[in-house]
Amino acid sequence: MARKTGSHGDITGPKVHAAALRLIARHGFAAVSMRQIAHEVGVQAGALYRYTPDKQTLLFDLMRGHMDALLAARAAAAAGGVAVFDTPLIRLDEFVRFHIRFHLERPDAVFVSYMELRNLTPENFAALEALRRDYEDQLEVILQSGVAAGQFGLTDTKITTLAIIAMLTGLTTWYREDGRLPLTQIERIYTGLVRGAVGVS
Amino acid sequence: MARKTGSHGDITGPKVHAAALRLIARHGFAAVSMRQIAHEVGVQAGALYRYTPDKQTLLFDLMRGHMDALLAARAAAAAGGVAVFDTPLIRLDEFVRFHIRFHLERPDAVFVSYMELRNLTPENFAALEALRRDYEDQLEVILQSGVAAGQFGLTDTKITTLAIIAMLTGLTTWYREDGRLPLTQIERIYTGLVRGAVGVS
DNA sequence: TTTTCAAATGAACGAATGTTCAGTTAAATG
DNA sequence: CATTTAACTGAACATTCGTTCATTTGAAAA
Repeated sequence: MARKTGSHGDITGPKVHAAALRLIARHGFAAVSMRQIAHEVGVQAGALYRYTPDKQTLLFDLMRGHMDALLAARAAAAAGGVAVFDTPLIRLDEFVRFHIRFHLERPDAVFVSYMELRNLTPENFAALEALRRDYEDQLEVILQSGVAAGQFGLTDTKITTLAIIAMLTGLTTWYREDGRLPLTQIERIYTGLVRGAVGVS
Repeated sequence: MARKTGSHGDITGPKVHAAALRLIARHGFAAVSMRQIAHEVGVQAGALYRYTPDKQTLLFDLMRGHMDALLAARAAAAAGGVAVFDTPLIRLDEFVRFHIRFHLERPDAVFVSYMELRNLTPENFAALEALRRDYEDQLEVILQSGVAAGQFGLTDTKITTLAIIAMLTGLTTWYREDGRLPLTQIERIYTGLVRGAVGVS
């Protein structure tokens, strides 16, 4: 049902999220005021409270929205393309490409999700941690299957999982669309780095 | 009870830096007030302005102090232990261990230096970027020498440098002193991961 | 046309912000 | 001893903060 009064469909709610995401990524949660967000949307500050009960909830909704999208996209990719009976190496390569693509398409959401965890209440923080763990576990399962099949040579699947994800996500801090290398080549380089790190034989 | 004026040496200045570092790492620069920092030091807010001209400069001094310490420690390590005529692999291993040790010893400074870059003025940001580049270049030189010697098999030294540093620094987000593995073993795992990533043969 | 009601305004609230500064304190100096 | 001086206080400043709410607006429903 329409949020506004019918014919134009609701547009302001998503606008608030988009504006908040961009501003918070740029300046940080505590440094951005509700008035700045409202101004970016083209509305007065009081109007924001029709779309969020308070600033803290707005931040949490942004971060949970990002994690939900990540897990949903991952589930879709796993269901559509690569399947469980593919080799660990194929699934590993696919995970790397997926992670890079997904994160580079949403630099603001990635930034906010990694930097503003400390501004969440303990309950909100715990909720996001659980989602993040879900995602990490998907990579660790791939590593474990590779080790079990004798195709990967690594010492510790947990640490290797965290190290790989940190390596991949770090890409978002320096990648520029008009940079030296095209994205496809960057993906090739990173799959190579990850293959080496897991000791593919 | 005199804080300074000579005989006892000034102690409040360093205290301000330590308190600011801890609080900013915990809550973020914009979320921490000068009054909170002052309270942590045991002083009134106005007294802080004997040690910093303003809040922005205080942040910059913290971050530059961290980078200065990083480059100084690196220079000391390079001069003392490993030398230029060691093999690329030895120098690579040493760099990994150095990076891990240095960063794990200063979790607050690392956190602040990575998260608060956006709160700096353009000039201050540029100054820190230059120092960061200096450090990264030291790793890239090692990778280049390894490639030149035919001992490393990697596609792009620049990207590999950034990927390795991101992987190593990510350790600071989850490492706990009382965790599952002792630091020496974590170092072994990470040197293994890095060796694989650079395609050591 | 009249009625209805969600969306948005704009002013107001107390609290908190960074920063300044005249005055107080007490140790170092002569 | 008296004097000097750096450290610090505590109050004050102009803004800005998140949030509330009575009021206005304008399109959908009747």
